[in-house]
Amino acid sequence: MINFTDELRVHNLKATPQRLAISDAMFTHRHINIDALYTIMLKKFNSISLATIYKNINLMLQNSFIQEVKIPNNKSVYELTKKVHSHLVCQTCNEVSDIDLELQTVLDEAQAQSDFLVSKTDLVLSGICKKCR
Amino acid sequence: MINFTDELRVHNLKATPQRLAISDAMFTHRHINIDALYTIMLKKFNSISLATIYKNINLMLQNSFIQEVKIPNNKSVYELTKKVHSHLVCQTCNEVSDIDLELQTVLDEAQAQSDFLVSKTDLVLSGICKKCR
DNA sequence: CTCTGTGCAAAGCGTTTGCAAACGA
DNA sequence: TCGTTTGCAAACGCTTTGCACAGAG
Repeated sequence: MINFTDELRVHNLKATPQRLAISDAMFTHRHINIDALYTIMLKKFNSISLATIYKNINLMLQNSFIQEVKIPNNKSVYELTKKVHSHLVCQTCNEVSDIDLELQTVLDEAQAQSDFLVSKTDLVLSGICKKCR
Repeated sequence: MINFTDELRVHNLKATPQRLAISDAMFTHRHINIDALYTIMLKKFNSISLATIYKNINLMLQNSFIQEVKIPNNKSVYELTKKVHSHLVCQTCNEVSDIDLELQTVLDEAQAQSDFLVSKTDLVLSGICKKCR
């Protein structure tokens, strides 16, 4: 269990118990959607409001403390901001996991082809995980 | 202006005037979101309902006649199903365009690293397009 | 002490549903 | 003709807002 007080402050977010718990849930679950987060939060704060969850998620997104990952055919999940990486999504168990892939060659090709200045890359690979095969 | 009657039938969709118009709008605009589509449709059918748009979009998605592209920080856009490709999104003008990138190496690396059976790849590159620079 | 965050209730917005009439094949 | 689609209105579910009180710094 990590203490996220300083991490929050670095992103200009006051360290309230609710925010620390959200940070903790994201650290533990890696990728989590709003519903699952709300369920977890209810165990620690029996009268927490969904509005509080949404307000904090939105602030944390604005301050880049967390990131949204849009999943094909499913709800978005959220994760603590870390170094750039891609995602794997199992279409059977819906687990999302990180994967570190070398995309530089692809990005170079994209720049060359398109006259586009690429600043962000979102790669999601869907399929079936080892467990579900 | 293409006649989409047969294309629709191939996907088990009756060729109604509304569906032909949706097909046409997608062909012309390449990538279009619900709002823009509704605006266009209203010009041809002054009493078309948003419910009709949604029902058709959902059917067309189920039957793989069209595909959804989830865009970071923005509404999803829809496109006619065509051969696999990636997407570029301009963060200034919001234009979405197709790009054909060689991803086999990356996919091989993913398979090797993850023990995952990858069946679908969604790559979205965000940045600034030539015009907006 | 001051400003920000929380919880609640209500509002807002995009999407879906049920139904009767219209339409495609 | 028969089954499907359309348009409308209502319902739904997720997200946001406004406000009074509580809490962080």
